[in-house]
Amino acid sequence: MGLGYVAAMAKGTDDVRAAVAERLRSVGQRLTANREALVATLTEAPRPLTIPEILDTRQGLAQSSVYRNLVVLEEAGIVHRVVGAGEFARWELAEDLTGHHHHLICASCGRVEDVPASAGLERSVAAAAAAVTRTTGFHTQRHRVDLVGVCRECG
Amino acid sequence: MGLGYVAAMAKGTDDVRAAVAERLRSVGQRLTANREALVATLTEAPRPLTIPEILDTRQGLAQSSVYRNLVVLEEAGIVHRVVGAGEFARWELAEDLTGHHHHLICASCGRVEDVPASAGLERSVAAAAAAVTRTTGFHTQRHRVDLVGVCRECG
DNA sequence: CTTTCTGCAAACGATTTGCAGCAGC
DNA sequence: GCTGCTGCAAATCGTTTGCAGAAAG
Repeated sequence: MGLGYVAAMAKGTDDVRAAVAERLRSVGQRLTANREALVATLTEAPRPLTIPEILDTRQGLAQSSVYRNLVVLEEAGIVHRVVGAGEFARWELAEDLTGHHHHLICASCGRVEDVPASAGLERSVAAAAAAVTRTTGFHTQRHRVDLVGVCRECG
Repeated sequence: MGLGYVAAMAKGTDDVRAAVAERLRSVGQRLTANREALVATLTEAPRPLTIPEILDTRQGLAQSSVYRNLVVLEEAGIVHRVVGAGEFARWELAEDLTGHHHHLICASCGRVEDVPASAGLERSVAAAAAAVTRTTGFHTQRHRVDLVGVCRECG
C-alpha cells in the first residue's frame, strides 16, 4: 500500500488512539478535542454513521467542523466515507483499525450494519481480484461487499 | 421477490424493450420517447453512467426530465442507482435485464467499469448471505461487490 | 508566539419541484 | 380529450468555504 504504517487487524481502543495521533502527525495535522471525539464516536458505533447521527452524539459541535475534520481524518487514513442507500454520506473507521468487515444494507429503512467477513468469501474475492488484474490490468487495493435486503425489524 | 415478472439473465435488446414497456405499464407509467432513449443509452453503455454523461449522449434533453425519469424507471425496477466514488450518482440497467456483474472502481480517476461475476465468487457470497440470515435475521435480496483500486490508465 | 482549528453564516452545486404547454393512449 | 410528461426556471438541502477569534505546540 505504500503507506508509512503497518496494517493490522482490529486494534484495541488504546492502539486506535495511538494510531490516530501518529497518522495525524504524519500528515501535519494536530490532534484536537473535536477530532478525538469524532474518532471515539465512530469507534463505539457498530456501523457507519451519518453526519446527523454524529451531531446528535455530541452536541455543541459545529456541523462544518465535523465535515472538515472527517475530510482531514480521511486524508490521514483514519476514516472512510461509505456510501449508503440514503441521502447522507456515512463514515466509519478505516478497516485496519477496526478489522475488515462487510455491510448489510436494509433496502426498507436504509440502516447499515457491519458484519465480519468470512475467510471463504475473502479467499474468493481475492481470487476474483487476481483474475481481473490478469485480464484487465486493474489493480485492486481493497473491496466492498454489501448485502442488500431486509433487516429483521423491517422483515 | 414478489414482483410481477420473472428474473432472467442477460436479455437481448428486443427483450429489454418489451420488458421495459411492460414494467412501466405495470406501475401505471407511460412509455415515452425520453424514457426509451434513456434505456437505450444505458443499454449501450458498458458501465454505469452519471447524469452529465447521459445528457452528453442525447442533447436537447432536459436535465430535470432525466432526473425524473430515472426515478420512475427505478420504481419500475428497470434501472438502479449506483453510488460511485465521485460526486455524481451513477445509473445502470437493472441486473435481471443485463446480467449480474460487479464493479471495478478506480480510486484515482473515479471511473466505474463492469465485470462479469465468477461462479465461484457468487457461490461464496450466497453462502455468506445464508450464514447472515441464520445469525442476524437479515434477508439478502441482492448483493454488490466492488473492487476498488487503480485502473490500467491510472496505474 | 505562530500556525492551525473552530464556529458562524453565507456560498455551492447536485438534485428536486412548480407551473404552463405538449404528447401518450 | 383527459391525464400525465416535458422543459424551463426557481427552490431545496447536503456539503463546502471565508473569516475572525480560540487553541495546539
